[in-house]
Amino acid sequence: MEKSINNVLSVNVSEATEVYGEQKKILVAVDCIVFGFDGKELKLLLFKRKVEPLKGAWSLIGAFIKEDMNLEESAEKILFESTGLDQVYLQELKTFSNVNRDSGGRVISVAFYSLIQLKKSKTDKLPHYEARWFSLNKIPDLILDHQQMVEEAIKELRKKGNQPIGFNLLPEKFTLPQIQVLYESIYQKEFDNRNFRKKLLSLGILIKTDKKDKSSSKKGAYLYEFNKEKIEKMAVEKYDFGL
Amino acid sequence: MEKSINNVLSVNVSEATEVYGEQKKILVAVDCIVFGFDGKELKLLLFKRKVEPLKGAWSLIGAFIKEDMNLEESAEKILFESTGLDQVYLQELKTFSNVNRDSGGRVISVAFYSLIQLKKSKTDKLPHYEARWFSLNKIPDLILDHQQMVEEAIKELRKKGNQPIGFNLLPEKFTLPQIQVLYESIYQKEFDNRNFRKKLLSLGILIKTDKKDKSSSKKGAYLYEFNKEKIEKMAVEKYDFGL
DNA sequence: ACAAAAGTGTTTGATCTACACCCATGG
DNA sequence: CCATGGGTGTAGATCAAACACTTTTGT
Repeated sequence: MEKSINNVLSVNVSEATEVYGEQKKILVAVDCIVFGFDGKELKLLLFKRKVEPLKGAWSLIGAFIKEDMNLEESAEKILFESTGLDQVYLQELKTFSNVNRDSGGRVISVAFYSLIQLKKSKTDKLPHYEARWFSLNKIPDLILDHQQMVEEAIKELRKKGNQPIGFNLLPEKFTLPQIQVLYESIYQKEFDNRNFRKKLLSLGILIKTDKKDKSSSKKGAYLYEFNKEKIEKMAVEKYDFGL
Repeated sequence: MEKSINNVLSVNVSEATEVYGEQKKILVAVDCIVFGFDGKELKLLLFKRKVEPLKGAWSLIGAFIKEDMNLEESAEKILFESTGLDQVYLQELKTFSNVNRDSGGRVISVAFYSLIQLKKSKTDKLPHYEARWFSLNKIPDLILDHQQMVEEAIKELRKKGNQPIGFNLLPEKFTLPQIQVLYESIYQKEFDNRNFRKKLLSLGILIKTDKKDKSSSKKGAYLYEFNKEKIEKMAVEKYDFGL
């Protein structure tokens, strides 16, 4: 191995176009793990493959990246094209690069996860493309390493508890019971409602409105909004929201 | 944009080789942010470019990935070849993909960071390759987006405080003052030594030996080891080490 | 009037922070 | 014997967890 040191260094260190020319290029894709919350449950958006091989199998949505776009732009584009949504929250998860991960050839895929509000989304288009929302505990078998991508995304989502995720998964106005259900859905466990409210309100990022949502109880629950300015400011000051 | 939906879906959904064939391939590289701890300070390993363009500028070590290796393997290889080290801790950071990030052509780079013990490393080789260790607050200008990679790596390192990082940066046996200096070096602030020790010891992952290290005081400080089995077990059980 | 969901406080233990002195040793 | 770095404990504040009843209102 010793002998290859110079070899590697010359490759690394020189960036003249002719040197790059000697290198092997590779297909690069993005795959999107799209989570949606419908007010009751966290769901995952999957698409049915329409072509061989693996036709009919469930899969994440993805695409190869083009020469004139970076990864984030590519992910935004494909999300927009597949769901009609733009301005969605998108985060890089990790890169999947095993040599034989894709039976169709050598493809490196960068996984992104995304959080959207299920109601707000005009997801009318979706059925047309054989897409469906799945409960997290009823995810079907997925192609390639997509299962692993989903698992890692869920793990990441749970780790991110200390950021106001709800922001992306909830509508403008929402009730405290709703946000609690969301967190219970993410962590797959129940929280004590008194402690949950106390902690949430103590963060000082919620604004109580005087309206009530009576869609799920006779008494009705107060609607809250996120205090966006405050969240921005806290993010800049590197606050940790411990939820 | 509406019109391209079918286009994208067909690209995504079909993975037959002939379809992949239509896609543009791209150069993919790995760049390694190598941190080392010498017992006093956290340092960053940088390499001097030997060729044009940007000859003489400081840079992270990196290489294009080959067809027969995944990213992790590529990163391990280049680290081994440039530092002589194997079995080092390596973590994917994120992917840098801006279209014009590299003046030599379209290159997507996946950044990895790595933690090593500076003493243990036979870094004798390094000077030969015009490599140098830099204090974190004396990092020179770097090529391309390498500066940004380093910044993100440091941020990540700080976030990872809740994992026993020291494991990778410290020698087999180390003293409590040493590990405190390490953390102070990572977070660039001082900790109260009573509180620091209390917390560290309360994790139950350290084994006190009856030996002392007198290299930095007359009294000498007890040497400790990590309890590797316990750390393994805790990692499996998804423990959080809050440091 | 009752079922169903919303809302509310207190106590207990755990953890975090701030803080100052004695110890062991080599020179 | 003294300078240097290593080692130790406690009190007050803050935070997390456990726990049960009252309120509202549509039917």
